[in-house]
Order: sequence, then structure tokens, then C-alpha cells
Amino acid sequence: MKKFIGKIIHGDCMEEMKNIPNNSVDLVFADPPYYLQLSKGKRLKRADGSEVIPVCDEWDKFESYEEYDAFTEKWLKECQRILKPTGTMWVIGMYHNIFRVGTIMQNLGIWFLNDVIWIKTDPLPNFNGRRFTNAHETVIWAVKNKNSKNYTFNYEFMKKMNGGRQMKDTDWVFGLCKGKERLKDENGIKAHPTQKPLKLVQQVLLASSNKGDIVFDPFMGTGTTAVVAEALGRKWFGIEREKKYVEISQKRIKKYLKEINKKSD
Amino acid sequence: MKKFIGKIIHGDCMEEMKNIPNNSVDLVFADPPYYLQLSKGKRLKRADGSEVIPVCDEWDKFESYEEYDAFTEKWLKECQRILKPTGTMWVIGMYHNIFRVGTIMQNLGIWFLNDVIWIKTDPLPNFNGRRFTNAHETVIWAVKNKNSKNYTFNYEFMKKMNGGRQMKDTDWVFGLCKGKERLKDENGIKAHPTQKPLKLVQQVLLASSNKGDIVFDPFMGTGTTAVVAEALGRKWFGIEREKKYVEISQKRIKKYLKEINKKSD
DNA sequence: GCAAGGCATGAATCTACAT
DNA sequence: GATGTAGATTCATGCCTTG
Repeated sequence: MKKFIGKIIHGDCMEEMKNIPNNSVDLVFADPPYYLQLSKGKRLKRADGSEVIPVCDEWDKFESYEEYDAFTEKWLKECQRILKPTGTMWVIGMYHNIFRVGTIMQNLGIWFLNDVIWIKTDPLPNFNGRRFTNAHETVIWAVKNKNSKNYTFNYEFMKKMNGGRQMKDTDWVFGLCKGKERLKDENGIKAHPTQKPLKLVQQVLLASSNKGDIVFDPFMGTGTTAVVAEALGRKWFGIEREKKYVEISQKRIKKYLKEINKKSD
Repeated sequence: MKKFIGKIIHGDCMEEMKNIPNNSVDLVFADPPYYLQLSKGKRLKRADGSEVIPVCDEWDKFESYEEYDAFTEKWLKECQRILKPTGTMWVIGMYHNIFRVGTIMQNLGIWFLNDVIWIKTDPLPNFNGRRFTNAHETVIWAVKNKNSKNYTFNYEFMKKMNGGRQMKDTDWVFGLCKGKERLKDENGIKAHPTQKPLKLVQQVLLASSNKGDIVFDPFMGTGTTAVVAEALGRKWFGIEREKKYVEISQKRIKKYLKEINKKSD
């Protein structure tokens, strides 16, 4: 496993995962494409005329549910294979995709522990007043299979963090990734459309891994998982399909490590 | 439709729904079996030695995911058929079943509006400290298909109820059905293991139906939907497989109507 | 320097109506 | 029915400018 640690592998996650040994990873955090199915060409505008920038990247496009399901089953199967019997996996999604993801997980024999609700403190409002504000995402937490025992869960620590009461699957209340935390490109536009907040990933790693554990992320994006893992003393590696994001992540991680070293001087 | 109104049909919902015309119902509220897959024979005990009574009724037993899925697809298909193009449907579930239910809904072309999170103020704690407290259920809100227009949604009313801000899918915070609201059998034991709180169903009906609308419940249980519909001036009918629950519901509704009439005297 | 106010923005299945 | 276009609609947060 040594050769993987600290690396962002550039490539297709289904292919690249084949090189990872069975039962070798303590924690999987996966933020897959959501398959949003937004109508083409139509732009949502705010009252002031500014546009809401939607997720319309190529990597979120699929021909059909069937295609999305086939894709999903492939990477989930590999994640299940490489996960240690004592490890756990987390998959985040929204109503567009999470039901399909959850069903496929169950069909593979992956065993659910919780479906955690990330409640957003500052969600995008519903502009046309025809739905409830979509203010959450769902994060499935699961073990390799029904027989998994002694999986890592820092129950007492989470309880402490929660003011002495056992933490609930609805206690995950965080803001979106905005402001300084949000990576910008050279034009000042968000570098990645779906960058996740550090706090969310931090809570995941604190809850279900220990120092020195190996954390794996099949969809690295801008490297949030890596940064949090570094900060918490976990080993990590991951895969990212887009060259652009690989480079952004590598820069981000280098910069982070430099800052850390400065502080410890 | 007249012959159905105010009736609890005793029978299998898939069979009985066949008699309901296409596009005839304004609102479906469905609380299907959750397929909990609890291990047989094991009893969960509280610290004081008392037993937690689980859901282990016959109606929640299925041989496999396949069987559950087949059952689910059948009743969902009928619900989609009888739903008006302007109507909406609600399906409640937990992580054991809601992912399968959601996937099947999408496969049938049912179009999601929201996945509402019912946050329980008084959940059963996690006794062994191996998971997060499961403190929510998921309620999928959807229309007949992608082309549904002018579906009923009392946006402004919900906004008002929410203190002037548009209601979020995470603003559904209610206690469990307990105390006086909870129906007891002759031995003082809960009459139905999964009786839903009136407030939850009330919010559903207030949000997505108007006075005089027809509300349908394929799994009536103890008749919560009927009682709320009566209280809010909606027409209603439903189906229940268990004779016991049909009788309990009928008694409950009669009692409720008597109370109403007394008050209006 | 501090307080107040302006402004940008976030995984968005947008709706209704006319042709 | 399908397609195209006009229209109406929003909240919390953080950063920056102004006073």
C-alpha cells in the first residue's frame, strides 16, 4: 500500500481501483457525480439579473438511469472490495442520485449503519416557490457487509463533541463551502462546482478513523479529503479523472503543508 | 369516486387499487412496510432491563430485496396511475427501505419534488453506541411524471407557517406519536408499531391539498390520514390489509367525528 | 478601528403559457 | 404532445466598501 499513500492518481476510478489490494483501506469517502438532469439552455436568474451557475459539467452527464446505475455499481463494487472488514465507507448524494446509490449498495451486500443528514445552514433558496428549499444532502455510512465487526467508530469522542449527548444522524449542521475556503480559478470563479466543506469531511474522519489509518477517495475533486486527512494525521490517497482538478489539488495540498510547517517552526 | 369517499377498504392494496379510476386522486400519502430485517429472537434491552418492542409483524416480512421490490413496484405503479396530473404523492420510509422505494419511483417515471426530512425531537437512543442515533425518517414528495404542471402546493401558506420564510425540506421537526395520541390496545400496549404523528400528516395535507380534495392512503394502519383529512375538510379513502387495524381505525374515526360534532353544537 | 450596509453566491431536477 | 420563450422568485453568509 505504501506506494499509494499521499498520491492523487489521475485516471478513471473504476480502472485505477483495480490496482488496489483487497481489504486494504480503513475509510472510503466518496462524492460521486449526482446526475442532476438539469434542463439544457435554461438559465435561472436572480431578481437582480445575475445568473445562478448550475452544475453542467461533462462528468455529471449520463444518458439514462441505466448508464448511471452501471457506472455506480462498478465503482461501489471496487470500494467494497478494497475496504477492510473493520473499515467503513461514506457516500454523499442528493435526491437526484442517492436513492439509486443506496439501492445498489444494498444489492452489493454493503450494510448500512446510518443515513446521515447534512443540514445546510445557508442553502440556495427555491426561486420559483414551487418546492421546499432543498437544504440538505444525504450521507450514507456503511460497512463492507453484514458480518463486519469491530468497525471503527469513535462514539465517545463524537458524544463529547456533541456536548455530552450521543450524536444523531441529524446533528450534522454545517454551512456550504464558501468564502476563503472555496477555491477560485484565475478569473475568481469557483474552481470546482461542488467543493465540499472541510467541516463535513472532518466530522467523517473524526467519527470513523484513527491516526495512521488509510483514507481513500475515489472522486478527489479539489482534494478536500486529502487536506482534512493531513490535518488529522491520517494517511490518504485518491483518484481524480480531470487533470485540471488533479493539479489544483496538488497545489492546494502543497500550500497547506507549507502552512502547517510554518506554524510548527 | 363517490363510492370510495370516507371508506376504509379491507384488503390487499395492490388488488383493491385496481378498482380506482385513472387520474382520480389529488393526494397520496403512503406509509408502506419498511422491511426492517430485524434478527429474529434477539431482544434489545434498555439499561433498566425492560425490553424495546420492535416491529416484527407479519406484514413487514419479506423473503428478499427482490420480493420487497416487486411488492413496492406494484403498489407504486397503481398510485401513479390513479394520481391526478395535478396531484402529488408522499412516501415515507427509513434507510432500510427508502432507497429502494425511491429508485423504483424514479424508474416508474415519478418525478421528485423534494425528499423531506422528518426530524424526530424524541428519537429512540442508540443503545449500544455503535451508530449515530437514528433521528429521522425520509418523506419523498413527487408528482405523477416529469410533465406534471400546476400541481397543488400551498407555498405561501407554508411560508406563513414558517415565520415568513420559505419552508425547507429540513424544517419538519416533530415528536414521535406518543402519549394520548398513541392508540393502545386492550392491554395498554401500542396498537400499531409504526403509528405516525398527526402533525406530520397534517403538514403534508396542508402543504399539498385543498379543502374538498381527495386524499388516498394505501396503507391506512390506524387511520391517521383519515383523521387528519376529516379535521382539514379533505375527502379521503384508504386500504388496510389487517382486519384488526381496519376496526381500530373505524372506531377512531367515529370517535373523532363525535368529538367534532359535540364541539360544533 | 469599528459599525453598518451593499453585494456576491451556493450540486437548482423551474413554471406557465403561447405556438 | 413537443418546443420555445417570457416570467416570477429567494435566504443565509461572508466579504468588501462606505461612513
